[in-house]
Amino acid sequence: MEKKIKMTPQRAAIMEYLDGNMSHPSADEIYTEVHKMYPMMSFATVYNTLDALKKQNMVWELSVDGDRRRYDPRTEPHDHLVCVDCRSIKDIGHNGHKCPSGDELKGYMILREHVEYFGLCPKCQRKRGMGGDG
Amino acid sequence: MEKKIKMTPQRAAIMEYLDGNMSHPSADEIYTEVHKMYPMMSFATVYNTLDALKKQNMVWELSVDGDRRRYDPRTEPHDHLVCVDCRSIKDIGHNGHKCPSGDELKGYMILREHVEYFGLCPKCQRKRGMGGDG
DNA sequence: CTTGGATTTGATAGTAATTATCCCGATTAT
DNA sequence: ATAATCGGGATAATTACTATCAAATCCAAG
Repeated sequence: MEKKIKMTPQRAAIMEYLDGNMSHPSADEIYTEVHKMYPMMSFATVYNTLDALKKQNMVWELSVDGDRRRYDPRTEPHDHLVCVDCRSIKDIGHNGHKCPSGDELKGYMILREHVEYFGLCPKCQRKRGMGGDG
Repeated sequence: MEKKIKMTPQRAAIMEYLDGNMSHPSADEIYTEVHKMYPMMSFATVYNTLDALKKQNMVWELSVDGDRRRYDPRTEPHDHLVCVDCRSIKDIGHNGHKCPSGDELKGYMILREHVEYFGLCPKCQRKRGMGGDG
């Protein structure tokens, strides 16, 4: 682990918001929510803090959503179920899967693996009519 | 399959550039390269065309790189090996892995799955000194 | 408690990727 | 041929994110 980061009210507020949060919020959502309780919070601080937390491996930055980065306070290996309609992200366990043949990874040093399942959540299936097409 | 898209010189040029391309280029790279041969090509057309190709499932849009979207003309199931330093992306076969327990996927309709392996390519391992740190 | 240095904050400007708009030209249907 | 539709090019607008920097805050030493 790198050197510890200094705890500040702003950082505490962000960590408190993220703790146990399963919604995989974007920086914008984090700002909006935390700002309600701590109006002195600035956007830059959100990005700064997320950056610090990333370096500490206290938060994961997900690129699952092409539109914006999403943040996940769970940092044990796990995978994600992404709804292609509403962009909701659900954690699922990492079921350890067959690694590709050694040849394919030749020379690479693997640090982390992540499975993304793209699909439709129950709600969005209904919204689409599912069978009626939209 | 949706309705067929109209073929135009611009679209043909982009498809020609993408065909067999393993570099997973960004829209910017596609524009730059195609523009060399077809100077009348505009940026908007690149995005329009990629959009059309996506809808036809003739190209995949990858969100592996948080900074920009990357495009992949291979649309059979396969996974990716991503270098966290140089951001290069290498195709690897999809080795079909243990699906999560039915419970976790409850109610979801899975359309596609994708494994991303984050690591260091041989070149970047050397650049880092790998043991010397940089 | 005060000083001093380092770090963090917050406002904002800047950048880069992507999307929207608008109008023209090409193509298609009638 | 005419009207409607669609694609293309230029560019403005939007959005997410990064950089900058003065002022506030914290921590250690005295």
